[in-house]
Amino acid sequence: MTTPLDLDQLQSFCAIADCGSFTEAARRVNKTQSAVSMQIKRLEERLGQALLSRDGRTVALTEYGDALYARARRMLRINAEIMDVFSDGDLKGSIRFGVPDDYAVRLLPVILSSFQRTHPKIVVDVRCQPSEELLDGMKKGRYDLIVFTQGTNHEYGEMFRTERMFWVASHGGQALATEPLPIAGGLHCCWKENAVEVLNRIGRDYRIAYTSSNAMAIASAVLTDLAVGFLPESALQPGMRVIAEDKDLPRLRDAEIAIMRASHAYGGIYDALASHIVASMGNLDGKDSLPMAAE
Amino acid sequence: MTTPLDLDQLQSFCAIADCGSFTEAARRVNKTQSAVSMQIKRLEERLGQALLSRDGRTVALTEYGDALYARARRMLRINAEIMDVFSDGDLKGSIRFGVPDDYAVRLLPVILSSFQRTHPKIVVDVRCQPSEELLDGMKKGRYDLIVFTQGTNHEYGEMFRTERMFWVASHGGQALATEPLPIAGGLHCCWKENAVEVLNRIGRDYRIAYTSSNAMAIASAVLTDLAVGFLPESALQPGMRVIAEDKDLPRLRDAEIAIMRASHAYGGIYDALASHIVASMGNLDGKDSLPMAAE
DNA sequence: TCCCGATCATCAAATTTCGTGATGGAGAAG
DNA sequence: CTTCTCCATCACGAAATTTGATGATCGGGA
Repeated sequence: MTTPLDLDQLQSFCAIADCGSFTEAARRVNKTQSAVSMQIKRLEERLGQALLSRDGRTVALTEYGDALYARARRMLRINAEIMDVFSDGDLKGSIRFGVPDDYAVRLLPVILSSFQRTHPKIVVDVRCQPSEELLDGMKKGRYDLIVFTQGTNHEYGEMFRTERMFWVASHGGQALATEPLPIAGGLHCCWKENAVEVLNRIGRDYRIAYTSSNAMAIASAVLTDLAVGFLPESALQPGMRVIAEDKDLPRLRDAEIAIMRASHAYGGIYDALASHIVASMGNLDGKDSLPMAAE
Repeated sequence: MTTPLDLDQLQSFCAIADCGSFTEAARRVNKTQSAVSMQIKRLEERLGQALLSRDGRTVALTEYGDALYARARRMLRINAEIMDVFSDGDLKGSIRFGVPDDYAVRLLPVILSSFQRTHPKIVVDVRCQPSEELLDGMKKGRYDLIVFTQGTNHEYGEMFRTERMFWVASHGGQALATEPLPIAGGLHCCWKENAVEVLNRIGRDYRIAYTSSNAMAIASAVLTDLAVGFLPESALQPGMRVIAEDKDLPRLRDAEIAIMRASHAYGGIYDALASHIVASMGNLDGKDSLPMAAE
């Protein structure tokens, strides 16, 4: 036989990878910094490879660390799933949960209702805001757990889904042919940056015709032919026309959806919600995105 | 936080589920029987549910045990995968590996060559035989690890793939229209049973026209219109015509492909090969595979 | 029916493992 | 240059686990 790895070590390892710090990770897993340090030491000894490169201030994953991370995450997800199955609805408490409003409309109702069914005693207090504001609110301690779009903001979070971004216009509308191109998007929307960058690259003139932090407002701006918008796949609505990529406008970068938690929001009800969300809408789950054996 | 489960306990748990015995499981995981017993006790305490029902002689999974087994197996698979990635070809030894010859033809070469690439120091000694004989050879200690088709033989193994079974005939042949229906199959082929049963059910007369333990021979019997055969999806060959189900012949039961190991063949190189096979050709990976409580 | 063999649970002792708090060194910021 | 933060390390003590022995239970064979 060979004794299996220690999930506790892997949890610490993932925590470090997520937040880039031993000290912070230690807080998250309720241990002292030295305990975490030794766990990693043992893990590295066990696997015979350096997993984390400590260059002075910053802690980063090595190639091997990368390969491990993806798999460790999968294991921890399953672990959370098990704990979830066995906590027969006896979990209770409340969670202050934030989500960008474009997701709220479509995906959220089904996800939360099925969660409510399995965890009737957990009250989920939902607030919808743009990602930027969610992150801000998180910093101020107003959320326990948020789903947000990892954009330019270099915030760490556990990524669990990528989403195609599309340029959309109304059916039969003129907006696309207008010069300069009228575009619509959230003011702080982290996708705007990519959209603008893409437009600059192809030298297309544009103007921001409409801005709102409310996704519904953007959608209606598009539907009424006020402007061309850029939306994630799951926010597309009937009546919208997706603009073929490379035809008029180049393809946008995929959006990366991640979960972020307050430092106290680990384990118990928080894991239950997080794993439920990941299981329901995660899409990069299956195999690991990347690396096989390193070099 | 909440400390994750102990993979070591889960390993013992799965071992028990696989072989239906604490004592035997203890041997497999290199522990004493009492250690295993206490591990399960702790695991059950931790999850707050009975996982194994001990009715006198027999040990069986409870409903909760069932739910756990599938997930624990997934975790252990990932664990093996990790160990595999990190054992940089420093694993060495030889494995006596058996596989039914119908699989050997198509899938085996690619699987084994990629295995050879990542584990150059492991010598895989392949022998091809029908499942029945593989099981027999396993009992006699002639194999370390086999892939076989779980049929009527109530042998426990870790199932990792199901395969559609098809009735096949040659293109433009007469065999299908012949009365009684001439069929071809391995003598001890565990699928034959199902095929015959299906024919009896619809009252179709048949005769066994051709029998051989060599899959190639069966295939050529079909191709030369000597008989109608029944083959797994991955043994289909160009020139064969799949008979639409429910038209002339009812659908066959899916074949269940499983891995079985000798009692010493756990850990190290054996895990490496087993996890490679499962990763390469497993198809019921994602969600749970079935637990195989052996009575 | 009675005994034997095998199986699983339990116990206390021994051992191993693990976490803690303190300490030290190294790098970054002021 | 000093100070702060961060990670590694150490020795000690606590906790968890394994062990070997023992007991209880169940089936099979005589």
